[in-house]
Amino acid sequence: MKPKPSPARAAKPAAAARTGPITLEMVAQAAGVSPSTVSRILNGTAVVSADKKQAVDDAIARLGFVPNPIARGLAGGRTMSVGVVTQSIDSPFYGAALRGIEDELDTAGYSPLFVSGHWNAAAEGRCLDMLRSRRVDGVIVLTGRLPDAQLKAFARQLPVVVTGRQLKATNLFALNFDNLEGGRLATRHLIELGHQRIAFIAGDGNHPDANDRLQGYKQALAEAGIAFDPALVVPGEYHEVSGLMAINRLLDSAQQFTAVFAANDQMACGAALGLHRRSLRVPEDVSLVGFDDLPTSTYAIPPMSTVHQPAYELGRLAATAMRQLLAGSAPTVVMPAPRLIARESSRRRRG
Amino acid sequence: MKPKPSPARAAKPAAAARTGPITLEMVAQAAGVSPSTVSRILNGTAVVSADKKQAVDDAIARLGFVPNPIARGLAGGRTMSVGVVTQSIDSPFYGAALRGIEDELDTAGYSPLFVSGHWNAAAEGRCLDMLRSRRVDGVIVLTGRLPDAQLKAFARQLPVVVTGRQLKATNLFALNFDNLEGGRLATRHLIELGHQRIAFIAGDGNHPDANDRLQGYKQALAEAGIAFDPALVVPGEYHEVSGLMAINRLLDSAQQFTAVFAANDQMACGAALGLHRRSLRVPEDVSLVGFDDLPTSTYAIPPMSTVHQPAYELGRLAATAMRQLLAGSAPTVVMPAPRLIARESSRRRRG
DNA sequence: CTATAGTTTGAAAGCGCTTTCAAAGACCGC
DNA sequence: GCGGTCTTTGAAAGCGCTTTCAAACTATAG
Repeated sequence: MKPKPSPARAAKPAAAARTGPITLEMVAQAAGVSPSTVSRILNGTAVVSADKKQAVDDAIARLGFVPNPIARGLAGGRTMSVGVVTQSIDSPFYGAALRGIEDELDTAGYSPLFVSGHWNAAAEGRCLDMLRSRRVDGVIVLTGRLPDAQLKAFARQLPVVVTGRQLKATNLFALNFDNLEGGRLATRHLIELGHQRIAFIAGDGNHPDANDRLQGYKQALAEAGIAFDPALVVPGEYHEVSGLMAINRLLDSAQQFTAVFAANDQMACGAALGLHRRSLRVPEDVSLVGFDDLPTSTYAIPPMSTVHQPAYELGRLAATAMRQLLAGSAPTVVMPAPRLIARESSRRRRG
Repeated sequence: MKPKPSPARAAKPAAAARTGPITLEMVAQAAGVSPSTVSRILNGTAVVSADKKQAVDDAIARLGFVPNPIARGLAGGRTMSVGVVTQSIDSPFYGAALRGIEDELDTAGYSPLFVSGHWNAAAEGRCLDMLRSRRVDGVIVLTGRLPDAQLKAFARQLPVVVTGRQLKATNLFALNFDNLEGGRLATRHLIELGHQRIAFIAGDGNHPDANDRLQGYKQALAEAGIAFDPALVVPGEYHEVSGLMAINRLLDSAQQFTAVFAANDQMACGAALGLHRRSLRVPEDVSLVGFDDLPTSTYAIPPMSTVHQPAYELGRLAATAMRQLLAGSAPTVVMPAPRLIARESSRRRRG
């Protein structure tokens, strides 16, 4: 029944003798077909008669064959892996995004390759090179500081999904969170609670989103007819310690304020500690609102009011967009709108 | 001067005509040597005359050649990547470890391949399979629930470094933190502050380290001649919410206690919130000690006393051990001893 | 019943690199 | 100046897969 193996094939030392992983060739031999046929079945690249397909499927199951992605990558140019440039592998915010990416990619059979750019354009550039040398099929860049132009140039070689930017180019998809609206939401929330003197702890000026949040703050103030006072804005760097220092600065400057809006939760957390150290109670004496809604913010003391940023969702959406790009279609995903989560660190201004 | 390219090589379509990445062959041609020679220089596999080496180095620099790890992996069996099975890519504790791994591996030219096992033996097993299929050179497993036997079996195929276990096998290195000592340290600290009724919020019973911490707690109690009271031990699951629930249970049980030791910082954080909700102040009414020393614990309110566990260092050491394993030598790294960090959540017992 | 188009399948050529093997030189002593 | 030992170098065979090309059939039409 089965055509006997070609002489060439039979002449080789029996594949069965080899130890180590099962190869496609071994499957072919076991099923009595050529490697080409097995490959075709694996990839659905061509029609194969039902009986051969059956034989091959059986052989695959029996031998427990798993195609070697390395070889696949070399031969076919696709590695079924997508590079993810995150900024710091241990960032509490991006961590959730990574999980989202991982989950979504996984369902599609892709594996993520995580590398850290450390908020450093040069390092991010090296990451990109590295990823390309590893022949990833696409790259997801989580914010970062790479010039837009470089990203666009890169997109000419590989599909790119980038977050935290406003960008349009072929083969590139940008997924942006509305930071301005988020900033507005947070500020408006405080205004609605009766606060007028609202301090703002700004984020790292190098991040575009930090600026948007500041704009949102200003805009909400303007809408409420409250004059913007630059003295109430202090710089921060998105870390806890900078929040602590910012609050000290504010307190030392003898500015009056009844509420503080920090451009992210980490700084809000530092600010809370700073307030605590000066015996100012949150929210009795000062209301505090953060930004990001880190998992830990729910368990802060008091639980922190903040702008929810769907990090996990962001990751999923980025990965979905990448899948669509890889499939040759235009991504259709849209970012959810910001939402204010009022917890216990903000309350109505006293008397 | 240059030996003219062999006929066979010259017969091929000029490599220069191809677009896309530079290949080793193109370098060879540019330098007027054979690919073998370039490979030898790249890997230092054999002595090569100074002038050829010079020519090749020049060509590499001029062309900006970067070896393709995929092809390398296929041909040489080494991919210069090591798999890292973490449990949850966004864990605040393991995140630091991942950074340590990344940093250390990077200096050696290796890339990490992170995958998440989700504290699930079956999923971890699949991760291992996936990593093997991607031909990683070794695997680092961060704790997890894989049976020891399975890990040992795996080590027969690939070098393995595992944390959070006591394990000996060839080609496998276990890096364990002294959780028992840590638990003792935390408990002793509270005892020294005059506390006698010390509650313990236990960690997930499935993690071996959770048990060790409990043992440490018991041991410290015994050393101080304080009777162990099972009613003061409540189960937790290493998450904030379980800390919160544990403290509620404790409070509802009407047990007397003046201090709480939580088996990790996340639960301590939840416990702090629970205490706060019941209007118990930390540390005035109840002293609280955590375990892990997460970055955020410094900024908790009040800053949390805890047992420092060097996560970043752990990662570095694991990666160093892997490098040594890969180099064929026996790992020499040793884990730093636990250290108690007394901050403001613990203080001398009143009265 | 032969010429033609359409299918299914296998052989073989890569993908970019490593590594074995053997040829070609270089160097030595007699 | 010749045989013999070392060293440097290149040719070629893979690694495990994809993909092109052409052969071998099958079906259809003339």
